[in-house]
Amino acid sequence: MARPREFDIEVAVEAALQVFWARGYDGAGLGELLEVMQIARSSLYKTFGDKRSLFLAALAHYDITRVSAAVSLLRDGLVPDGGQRIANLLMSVAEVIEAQGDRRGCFLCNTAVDQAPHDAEISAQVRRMMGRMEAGFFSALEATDLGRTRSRDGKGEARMLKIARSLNTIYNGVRVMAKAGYPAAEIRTEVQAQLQHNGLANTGAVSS
Amino acid sequence: MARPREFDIEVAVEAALQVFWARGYDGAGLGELLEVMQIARSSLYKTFGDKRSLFLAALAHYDITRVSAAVSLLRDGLVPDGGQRIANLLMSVAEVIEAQGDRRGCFLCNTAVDQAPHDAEISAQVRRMMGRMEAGFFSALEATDLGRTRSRDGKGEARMLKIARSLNTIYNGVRVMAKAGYPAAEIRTEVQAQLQHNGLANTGAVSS
DNA sequence: GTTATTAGAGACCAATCGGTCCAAAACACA
DNA sequence: TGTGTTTTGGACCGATTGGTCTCTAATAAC
Repeated sequence: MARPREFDIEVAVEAALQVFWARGYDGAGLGELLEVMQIARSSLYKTFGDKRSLFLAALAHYDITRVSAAVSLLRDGLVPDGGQRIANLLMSVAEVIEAQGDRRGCFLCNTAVDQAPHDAEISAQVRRMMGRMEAGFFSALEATDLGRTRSRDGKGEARMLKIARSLNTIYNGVRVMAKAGYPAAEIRTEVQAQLQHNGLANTGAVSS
Repeated sequence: MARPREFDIEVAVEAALQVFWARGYDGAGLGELLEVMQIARSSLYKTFGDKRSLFLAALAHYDITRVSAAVSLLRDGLVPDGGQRIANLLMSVAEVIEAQGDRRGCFLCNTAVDQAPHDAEISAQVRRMMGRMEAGFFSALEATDLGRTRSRDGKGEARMLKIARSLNTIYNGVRVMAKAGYPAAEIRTEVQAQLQHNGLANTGAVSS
């Protein structure tokens, strides 16, 4: 029994995410946010509360869209080899730069670096999302020789957890390289080296 | 034949670095900067030009103090084993958190993530500094079995360069973990795993 | 159609932003 | 003791910051 909202919250949050992604929390001004979201100031505050809450919403949105997509990629049974799935994900970092010249990097990684230390709630959310990434890597590892061996003898889960975490560390490191401005070709080479070093090497990436 | 400057530029830049380090470029306001630097507004603008130039100065200062220190650590002949030097550096990430609860991370890595993509000059400086880190890792690798073998047969330089870069990637990844809020103990374990996986394992860290 | 309830447009707010300007102060040199 | 030069403190600037408020418009339930 009231006036209905004229905009789609999810669309608005996605738009806000784009701004936060490109400019960071402090760099994103209310003006630009409102313009991109196509929303009035009062609607934003009525719907989300304040800028920080909007950011939290954008981060959650990133989780259920982008992080989920990455995890799905790592679990994608259509690519039979888990190592290949991991290679695809890591190589996508270089591909995004080559194809779109996009150096915004990973919003999760960006947020970890510039907001997590100052905000407990953001920090908690970031860690949850990092955990989801690690779990994704773990899933992919299950579809490798290592994983198949483990499922036979039931041992080595701890070892695989460690490797999954290590892959996430490497993933974050590569994303930092991307933002630091390394050429895409060097990033590609570096990813190749890391994959090889982890016994996940393959001739090249197969984009999904 | 004029009035001498009342403050030490280096001391002031170091103070500014602390603020940028803790808050990032956008988060650091002129007010706080001036307060910590103990300088008048006009002195700042006369000496440095503007906020961005001050940031550049702080970044350069970080280079010649902190990055140089890290590189020195990696070249430190008093620690005979290069692997141990690398272990010490990586473990210091966890140690800083444990000892001081300091999660500001690495200013170079922070800057790469939140400023490099928006500013060509900062990006160039960041890449130069990343290169210095890689060179440091390379030096340490020379004091390992791998390096000694290479110096005998003169081959494998390309391979060592790759490993040096990979170590820097891992270093950056670990720094992201630190900012993401992983407990120091887990960071320590992760570093241990990465070292082991790279044949640089040792029982523990020896702080320098 | 009335009423209760909520959304939207936009005026408005104090505070802060980065940056400029100027007069007073402090020195070096003569 | 001037005199020329530069630093300094601080007033001042317009623009922008995140956030509030009010008034109107739209709707669902009755």
